[in-house]
Amino acid sequence: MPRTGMMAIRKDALVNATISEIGRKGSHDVTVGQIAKAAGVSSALAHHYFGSKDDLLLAAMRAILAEFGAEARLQLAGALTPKDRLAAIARTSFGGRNFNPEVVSAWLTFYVMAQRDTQAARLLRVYQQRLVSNLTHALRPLTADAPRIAQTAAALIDGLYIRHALADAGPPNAEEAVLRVMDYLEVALA
Amino acid sequence: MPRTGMMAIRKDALVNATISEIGRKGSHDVTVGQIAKAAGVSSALAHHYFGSKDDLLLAAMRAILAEFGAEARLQLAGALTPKDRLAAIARTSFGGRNFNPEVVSAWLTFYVMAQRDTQAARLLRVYQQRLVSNLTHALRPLTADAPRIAQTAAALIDGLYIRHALADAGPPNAEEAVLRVMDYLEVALA
Amino acid sequence: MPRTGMMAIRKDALVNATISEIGRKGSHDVTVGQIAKAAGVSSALAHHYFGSKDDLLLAAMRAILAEFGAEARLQLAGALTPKDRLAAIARTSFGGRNFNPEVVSAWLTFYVMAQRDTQAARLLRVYQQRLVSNLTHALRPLTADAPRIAQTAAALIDGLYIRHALADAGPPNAEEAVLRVMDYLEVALA
Amino acid sequence: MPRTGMMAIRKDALVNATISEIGRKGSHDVTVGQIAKAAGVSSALAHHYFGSKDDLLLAAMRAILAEFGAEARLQLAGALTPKDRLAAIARTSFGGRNFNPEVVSAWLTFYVMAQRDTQAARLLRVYQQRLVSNLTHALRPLTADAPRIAQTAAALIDGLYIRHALADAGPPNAEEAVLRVMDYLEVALA
DNA sequence: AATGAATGAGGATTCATTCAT
DNA sequence: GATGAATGAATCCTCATTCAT
Repeated sequence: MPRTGMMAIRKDALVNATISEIGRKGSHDVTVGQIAKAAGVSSALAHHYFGSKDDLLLAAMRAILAEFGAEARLQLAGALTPKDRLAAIARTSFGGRNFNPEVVSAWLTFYVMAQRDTQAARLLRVYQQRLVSNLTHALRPLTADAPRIAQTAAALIDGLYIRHALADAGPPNAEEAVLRVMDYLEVALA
Repeated sequence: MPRTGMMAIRKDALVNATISEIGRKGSHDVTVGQIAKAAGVSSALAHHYFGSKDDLLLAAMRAILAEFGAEARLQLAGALTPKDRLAAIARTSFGGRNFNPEVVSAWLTFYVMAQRDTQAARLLRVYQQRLVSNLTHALRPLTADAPRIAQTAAALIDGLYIRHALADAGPPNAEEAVLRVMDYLEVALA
Repeated sequence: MPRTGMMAIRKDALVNATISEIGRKGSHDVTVGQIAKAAGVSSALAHHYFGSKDDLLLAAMRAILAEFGAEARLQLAGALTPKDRLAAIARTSFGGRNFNPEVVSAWLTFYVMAQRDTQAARLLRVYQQRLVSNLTHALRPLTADAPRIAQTAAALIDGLYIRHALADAGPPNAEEAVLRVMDYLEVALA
Repeated sequence: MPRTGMMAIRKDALVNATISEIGRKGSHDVTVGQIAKAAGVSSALAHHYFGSKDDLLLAAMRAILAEFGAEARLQLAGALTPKDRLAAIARTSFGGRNFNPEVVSAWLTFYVMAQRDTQAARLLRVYQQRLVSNLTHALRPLTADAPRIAQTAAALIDGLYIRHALADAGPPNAEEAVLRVMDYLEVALA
């Protein structure tokens, strides 16, 4: 057991525990203690590594955003035509871990957090802009109106995300969400 | 000062104070004490009238939803053509007190609350369905595809709501949001 | 409805409500509000009539003691022989409303109350002495050792009272308790 | 000062503080804060170790019962004849810390607690049965009527306990109480 | 690297009590 | 005679955070 490298392991464990605990409890009222226990460490260690609860929360947010970005790049890399690129973007939003109930919970929580925490707000805005920028980029070859359509599509994605997240029955339906987005793009490009 | 009938007055004051305090603090970590002070009463009275903090929060949510519903009815009443009706619906979402930063904060908070509170979830779903239903109704004379377009439009509205709420600079731009929705409906109906 | 005399009626209702609520909740943590509601009046009225919660509790204690004393006198009046008198005393302790679970609860509560409230302690001591005195009086014709036997019998009665009150199954068995006391007196007098 | 192992020390201190504070205040309305302060720790620590006030109270009860049981075993161990054994049992009830005013207060409090708390009731019943069982065992060699005499003696012990606890003047008189019990046993066995 | 120990600060909630009407 | 209105004070409990080891 190497003494070094524990930091990365622990930090990862804590960040993941944060996300899953927020998912489990469904909101902000997760305690550092719960997170630490879920990560198999003491709450003191969480502070040791992250400094404060808010920092831990922020780290979790960054992790989700990073994962989302990586997934986006991955999907985009395999897409050749503009339309494929658009589909790839839509699929990223509603696919992978990003559409898991626990991550959805985390997103909502972060939206609220952004109301009072500048860093959280900034992080969220980065995400929003990146989504728009990705869409604009993909739309450019297809229309002169790329920016506006991109913004609308981005809002549509966020709205579908929230709506599906709150649906009463069972897990959110990713395929349908993607379909809706593609439908919109189709008519917007017509 | 009538001896009796204070209840209604106090309840109203407390509900309003709840909304504005959530807006001020930007989230759920508002204390009953803060709310009570803002309403000019003791925190004991808040409990006397509402039983618990959660019930007070729920009451605030109901008040917002009721106000939103009333506004929708009002706007709809003055709309004659289908298109006017659609515009009325869009305007309601981004108009009146509903797009005030404090109410936006409250909305976000309620979304989070709905993750763990069944009643809050139910309330939110009622809102979602009503929006879709209003849109469907208005769309019916214009298209055979009313339900699907209505659902997409509803999601778009929610997404724009959140996006604008998070915009970094100044108060959210209601007119532009309405425009975006109408734009979508135009192309969808084309 | 006569306007006068309400005081007596309300006071009675409140005292009875106090006893039954203590019985229902099983202890001291009865609130004035609960008692008042059970009595069909406002808690403000309870204070109006009794001044404070402690005074109301004391009044309830006095009522129980008075009822107990009256019952004792009644039973004693019909007893002719010394032995009958002893049996009457025993029967009083475990009979009538005095052995009802709610009254038992009240007794225990009063014992605790007596630990800190001088008046309650005095009241309880009056009861204890009266019981001993009644027993002594009845025993005098039968033995030269009346005081000592009376004291032991009194303690035995109290002990049986508590033990039966805590018995796990069903309502306390009055007859058996009386039998035990009479058994003791028999052997003590032999 | 060992870093670890504080738990046992603190728990002990808190349990003892609970008993003595109940004794000092004479009843249940002891606050966790008072207890904690008496134990030299913060009230938060009390909750940390015991979870809730009720659990702390229960732990105190268990401690008293355990101490009582240990004392009984000790006394019994040195008693050779049946009569010695009976005397040992009586002495245990009124001896050691068990007859200290503070412990008496605690006992009374527990009786009240048992009215609403199942665990407390169970604990108290265990004590009652153990006392009867000890007495029965000691009486068996002396009489065919052991069970009944044991039950009466047990009730007598409880009654004397309460009566002496309430005596107005000074500390309870243990010797006299023991004498009374032995007197009863003598005549009952005659 | 990691944690048990400990707490200060704060929050929801309860309740006896007061008072104007 | 009676009560709705209102609150101050207290209590239990939670939690992020610190620190010695």
